[in-house]
Amino acid sequence: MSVRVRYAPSPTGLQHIGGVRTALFNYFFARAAGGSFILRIEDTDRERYSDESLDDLYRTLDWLGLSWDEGPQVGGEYGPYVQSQRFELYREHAHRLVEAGRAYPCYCSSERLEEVRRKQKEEKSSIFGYDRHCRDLTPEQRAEYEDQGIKPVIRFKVPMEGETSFEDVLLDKVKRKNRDISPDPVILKSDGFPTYHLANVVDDHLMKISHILRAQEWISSGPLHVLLYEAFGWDPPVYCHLPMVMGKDGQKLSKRHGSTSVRDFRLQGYLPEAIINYVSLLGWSYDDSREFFRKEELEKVFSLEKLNKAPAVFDYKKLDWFNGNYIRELDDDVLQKQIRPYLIEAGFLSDPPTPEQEELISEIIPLIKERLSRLAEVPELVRFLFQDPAEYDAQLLVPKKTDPAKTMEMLRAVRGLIQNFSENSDEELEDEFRNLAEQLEVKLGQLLMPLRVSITGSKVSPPLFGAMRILGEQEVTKRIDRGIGYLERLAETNK
RNA sequence: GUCUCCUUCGUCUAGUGGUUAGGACACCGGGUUUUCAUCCCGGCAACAGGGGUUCGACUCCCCUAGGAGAUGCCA
Repeated sequence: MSVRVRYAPSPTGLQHIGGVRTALFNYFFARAAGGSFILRIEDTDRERYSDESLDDLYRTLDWLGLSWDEGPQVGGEYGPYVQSQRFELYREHAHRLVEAGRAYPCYCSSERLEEVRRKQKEEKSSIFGYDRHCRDLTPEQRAEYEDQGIKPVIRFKVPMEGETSFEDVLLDKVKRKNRDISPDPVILKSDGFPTYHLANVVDDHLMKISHILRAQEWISSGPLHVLLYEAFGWDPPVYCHLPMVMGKDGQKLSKRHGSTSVRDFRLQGYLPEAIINYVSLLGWSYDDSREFFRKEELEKVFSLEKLNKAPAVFDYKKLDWFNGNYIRELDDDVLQKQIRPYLIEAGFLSDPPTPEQEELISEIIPLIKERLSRLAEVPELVRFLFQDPAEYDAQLLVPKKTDPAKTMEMLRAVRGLIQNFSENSDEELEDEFRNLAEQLEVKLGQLLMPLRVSITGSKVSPPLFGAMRILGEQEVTKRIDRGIGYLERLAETNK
């Protein structure tokens, strides 16, 4: 049996990291098995549907480098792959079940349904859900409702006796008494669109899907789906319910935990390599040591056997760590291209950048490459190169274990040392500063700190000599002079 | 409430009856270094609890507890 799996998102919001994990696992499973990966758009909820969501879906898959063998845009033997274009199909299938006595029209208003639920809650009833009010309506009663012009929904008749089970690759057998299954769920809405339950069963069967890899939040509708397959006289596919992705508090991952949409991650400067690598390790592992995987490797090495059952907590810090690693592996010119938009957005570069500006970024790259965990951090790291940090706490200039007077002496000496510094290499500069430090009887770090603060306005910065070279002697001198000025004032007030 | 699933360091995990319970992130210490970062070295830290089964249980079974998910004309 050839492997055919699908990712079937509904375009009702931005692509979520949990959804992407499901997409990835389906994709890798298909590739590793030499099977087909199918994309299907489940746009049956016309209330929540949005074009923007659909665009985001395509953009996300494109960004991650996931391609599908069948689906929208590429077509395939079992299309169309957009459920709204299969409208008639679901209606036919729903009515087939009605004719077979396995489903029935229901005329209950949503108000009544709400009231039923409210009462159940109030009475702490052991039965929850639809009360099967319309299950056994007589033809006369139906005709009456029809005459009132009520558009019915179609509900599936869930057996009241017996039990239904399915085999899960991960969980083994999952059993459920039929009376515990959602009582007669809607399969066709009053607008004629199918609900998820009907649509996914019909489509998975018609599209010859062999395995269903989906999140564990779907476990409880598994038996219902099996019942639907039975009612149609079809064999269900193989199920595999993937562990869920949680937030730090153990609840389903959501916005309040931080970013959850792939778009957010992209905007913050996470690389697709890092997202793919990290997310693949949520609920799956290869062995006891290896943890770096590129997409191409996962396409070979992924297997259902290494899946974990327990839910995984999404760890933003570990993602950062992965991302930093992948950023450092980028070629300089690629990284340059990647950080460009962030610098433009910060207003540091024109759009598009001038050749001079491009030259400038290329000089910046080596200074910041190993200091990044997200690309969006770039502007803050290099702000001092584009904006003169005039305002900073003068106290920062004074290194530990010394005083303003001594610091002033150091900075003045440094000022004398930097004439034509650009002609010297970092090594030569360092030697000179080292000698000076020795003369002044301070450590190199102490000598450099006032210079660093004068130039960057901060005690933390990229390597100084490189930064100074970018700023040029004139600018550097100007900032040193201001530093000296600050120190003079500081020394005054300290007297 | 009911049903279903889950349970190894704070987090991601390795482990399939006999291990000093391994790795990674985070954290803490140390080293390299012009600060930071990178890099290197070291440390802290786990089998939810209770019963069985067994010569022997993290591994198998049962119970309890805890967590999560579902319970929609959303997927």
